[in-house]
Amino acid sequence: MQDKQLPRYQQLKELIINKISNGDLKPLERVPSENQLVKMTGVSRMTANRALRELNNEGYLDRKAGIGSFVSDFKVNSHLFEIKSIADEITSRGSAYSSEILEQSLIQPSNDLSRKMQINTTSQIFHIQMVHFEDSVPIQFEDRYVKRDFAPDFIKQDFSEITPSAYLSSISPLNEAEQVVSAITPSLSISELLQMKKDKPCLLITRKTWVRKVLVTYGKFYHPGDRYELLGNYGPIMRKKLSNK
Amino acid sequence: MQDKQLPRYQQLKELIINKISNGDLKPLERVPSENQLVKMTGVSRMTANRALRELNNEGYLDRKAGIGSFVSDFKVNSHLFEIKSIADEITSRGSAYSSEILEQSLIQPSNDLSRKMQINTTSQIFHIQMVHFEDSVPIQFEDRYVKRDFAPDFIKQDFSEITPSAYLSSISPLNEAEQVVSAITPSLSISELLQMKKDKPCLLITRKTWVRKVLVTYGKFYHPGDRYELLGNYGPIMRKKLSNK
DNA sequence: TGTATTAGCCTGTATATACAACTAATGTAA
DNA sequence: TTACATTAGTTGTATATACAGGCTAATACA
Repeated sequence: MQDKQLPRYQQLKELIINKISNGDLKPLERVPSENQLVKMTGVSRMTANRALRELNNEGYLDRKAGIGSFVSDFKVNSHLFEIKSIADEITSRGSAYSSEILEQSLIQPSNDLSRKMQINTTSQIFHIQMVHFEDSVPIQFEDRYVKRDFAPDFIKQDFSEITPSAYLSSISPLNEAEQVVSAITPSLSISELLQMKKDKPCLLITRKTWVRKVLVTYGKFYHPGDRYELLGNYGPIMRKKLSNK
Repeated sequence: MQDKQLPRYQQLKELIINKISNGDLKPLERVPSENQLVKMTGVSRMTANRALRELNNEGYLDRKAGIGSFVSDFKVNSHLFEIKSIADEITSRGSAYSSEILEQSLIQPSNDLSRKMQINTTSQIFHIQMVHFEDSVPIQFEDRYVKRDFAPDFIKQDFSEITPSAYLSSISPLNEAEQVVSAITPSLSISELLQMKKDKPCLLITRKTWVRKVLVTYGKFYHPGDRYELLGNYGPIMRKKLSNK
């Protein structure tokens, strides 16, 4: 396909990413050291260093001098900083989190949905609908679609224990996302689910998430306007270091 | 403060980032080449290479073999969250932009406002209210306060020619911002200004902007929910090709 | 004049080498 | 046993060197 061969550090990176993707390397598991890679593949140490260093910067690995390199625990590290689990958000405010699952099924996408998810209509899609509560007050209605290919075990999960966001992050770091935020008047059913008064506005977040340039999930998240605000900090220097305990 | 000195490639990175932040280096402007950095600072070329390469990966620079390294054009990217002028946004959609100024004055801040803007009540503040139109349809009501110290000539500007955002950006690059997005039911007066039907929701963006760690402007931006959406992209910086022309 | 070549600069990659700092395990002496 | 030192393996940084490939402008040539 591509007549130009990739640089060696890039080949090394993909080798390791593939092993993570297909499960050969699991979270927290050890990755070959720089010197081991030198012996295994014949590259120089600096080339192996560049591969592992960049994988570290991209969130795939955690490295520690004197210890080694390990596959990141994506559950904790979801390096997509802005989008954290609604459950974490609630508990970090000191409130009690709970949820109610309305639907969890495997479907064939409609024409419209298959177009939105950039697939053909023969592919299968998981669909989940649930409400998230903060101190027993509904704070978000989640209406999400997930590609079956990306998360084959999605249907088996107990999403009262782990939110869909957190589960998906545990499979692979979600490294790209698009959000559209709008203010709408909710439908009657959604208004009731969120226990909102009539004609009160809703903050709607429509989000698509990609892993390695492939769209994996598409969801709509409805929040009562008077109970939820979206906070964002912007600026060049948002690069934060995750403390490695 | 920190007795541990940073590695040299990191010092180089911060040197360049600082020059970008304070305006010494402007978007699309040329950055010293690797060999120039070698001569200037005495580091080896590989160290200079690492600094520039990482700044490229982080989106600060655009590099091209055979050409050079250039400061990224943040203008294009920053429409992510509309730090840029609403006028540009409208015209870039091919629509006609116009505006109507409702107020433009110099005031003494109230207690509440002085607290929000982190100043004392003796400081003076500019206040502007205006409506922005897309093809003669109101798309944003802007209610903004600006520190007099930062933009002493703010009151003299003709904001039908240049938007407040664009004017402030022209004084100094705004390098940090905080946004709170919410869905509200607008007051009657705002609803009328935006020519909205009764009980229709409003997307409210409350934004604070800092220049070099000092807050300079605080504003509320009201959008009709059915005429405006806020788009955001997260994750790896989408790299634009430099036109090879 | 017009065209082709060349020289020079740029980034991109790759290697070999060196030293520093950190950590865990082991050995050694009190 | 305890405390300390040693050692080996790891990552982190820094340098010197080399060659490839992209691009531009000066130069040589027809």
